[in-house]
Amino acid sequence: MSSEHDCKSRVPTRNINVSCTDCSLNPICLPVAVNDNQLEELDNIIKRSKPLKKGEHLFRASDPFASIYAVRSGTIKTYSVTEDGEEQVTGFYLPGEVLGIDGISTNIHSNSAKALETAAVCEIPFEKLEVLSAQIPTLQRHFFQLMSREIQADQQLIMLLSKKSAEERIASLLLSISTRHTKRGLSASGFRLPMSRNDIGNFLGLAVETVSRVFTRLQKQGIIHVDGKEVEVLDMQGLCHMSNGSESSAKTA
Amino acid sequence: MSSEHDCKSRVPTRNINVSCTDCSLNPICLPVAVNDNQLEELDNIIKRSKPLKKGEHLFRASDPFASIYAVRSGTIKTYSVTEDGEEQVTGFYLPGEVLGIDGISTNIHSNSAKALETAAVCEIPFEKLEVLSAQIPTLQRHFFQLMSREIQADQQLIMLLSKKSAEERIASLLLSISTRHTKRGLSASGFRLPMSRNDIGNFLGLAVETVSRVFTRLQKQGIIHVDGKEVEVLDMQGLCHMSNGSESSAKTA
DNA sequence: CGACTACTTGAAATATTTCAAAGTGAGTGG
DNA sequence: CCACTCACTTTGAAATATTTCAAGTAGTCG
Repeated sequence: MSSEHDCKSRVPTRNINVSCTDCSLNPICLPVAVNDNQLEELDNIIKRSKPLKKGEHLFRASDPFASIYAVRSGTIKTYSVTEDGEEQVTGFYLPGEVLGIDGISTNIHSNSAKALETAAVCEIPFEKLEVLSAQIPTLQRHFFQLMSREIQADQQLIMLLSKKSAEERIASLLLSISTRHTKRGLSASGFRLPMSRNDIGNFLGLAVETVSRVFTRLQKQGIIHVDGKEVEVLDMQGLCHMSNGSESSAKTA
Repeated sequence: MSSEHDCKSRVPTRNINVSCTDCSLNPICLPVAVNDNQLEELDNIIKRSKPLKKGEHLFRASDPFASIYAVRSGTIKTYSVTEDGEEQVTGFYLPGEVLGIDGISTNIHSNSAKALETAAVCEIPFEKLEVLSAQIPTLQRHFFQLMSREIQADQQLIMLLSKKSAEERIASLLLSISTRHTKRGLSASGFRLPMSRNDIGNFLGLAVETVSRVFTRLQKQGIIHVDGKEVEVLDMQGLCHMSNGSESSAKTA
């Protein structure tokens, strides 16, 4: 299963207990906010205990909030459950991304977080981080930034949900994933979707069937090639066009 | 224009330069986070210079980010503009609520903020607030909470946009406004919508016409009484029901 | 008062959903 | 190793909610 995706697993995260110093994700993760001495302090408060198996929860909505988490490998989805019991996927978190910031206000998580595949995370106890933040201005600021970025991501999603068509939504998601891959030094054009069609649909506010149909449509238009979860972007520009409402359909003006 | 709405303007905010101590909003605004001595410090960094006329901007997307703002009176809407020039309303801010947190990550506002009616705001320079936050742990925490609450508000909107029908959306908005009124000690059942149907539709991801139709439908069902921007909730329970997808239509099971 | 913008209402058009069914793939156990 | 099951995905056809287009009404401001 993993042998045929060698090209994707370039990131050397074999060792569970690597310190931030040695972690290949440090240029995009919390460490960017601190200098070498401070990194050690940060390192000291981080717990690296939790490798999750597919389907396991990192935390659940209504759990007390104690830590935030940085994804080291794998993918985590967050979701909440509506009053009437429906699930709403609120985000997908890839390596280097931080989740769990929800719940700071209430001290209780408002989302659940579940591993979509085997995943390793770094746990950062929030109280300790708060103390450290007060001491390290750059860290405080970085933390503010993290939250602010979360807000911006949410607002982009809001825009997407309220203004974009099914095609535009899917295109946007693909681009988002592509971009985030690039940040880790991975291919922008070829990647594996870690989530199911169902999760995609749920996240984007579309029925599963619609997701499926859009994928086939995009493929017929020669913009992407899909094989199950494996995606190859053939026409990046076309995809960009499509993602921000390029009139009706693929007029390469 | 303002004479016939006397019942709504119970909040004594006549004086532009009241300090936080005297502001009737202090139990729901930033001051909740600090003790009396600290309040003075907080007070000192707050600028109360800006009374905005209807239609005026508090800040615009791409403005450098320097301050956050607490609404003192009136209503502010925030919005951003998509790549293709369309406006997306991202929030409505009522008295006691804080806006402008967007832009912390980039140091540039990602939204514009515009007064929907004459509005007074308190400006809180962010750098000074940062310094003060580092000194006053409760303030730092409160600030985290503010951001986190913003995230939660966004996530609720996401849920709404991706799962709810037009009726449910409108019902949710009405309830949200009602709740926020209550926090200020105002009537839960009778209020004036400060925004246009257009803004409502834009915010909720609906066409103006749909908004209009839903209002009339809700009125025919006896759940609300609408007269222009004036809304009276006649059946609060029914409205709640409706807001979280009570099956098809108003089955008071 | 006239011009404008905001709001309402109706009818037709449309994108997406829902329902239904069949295809695919992975994992299990004999 | 094959067969079987279960979950996921794809595809088609009908149903539906919302949008779009169009027109009329009402309230507002100069």
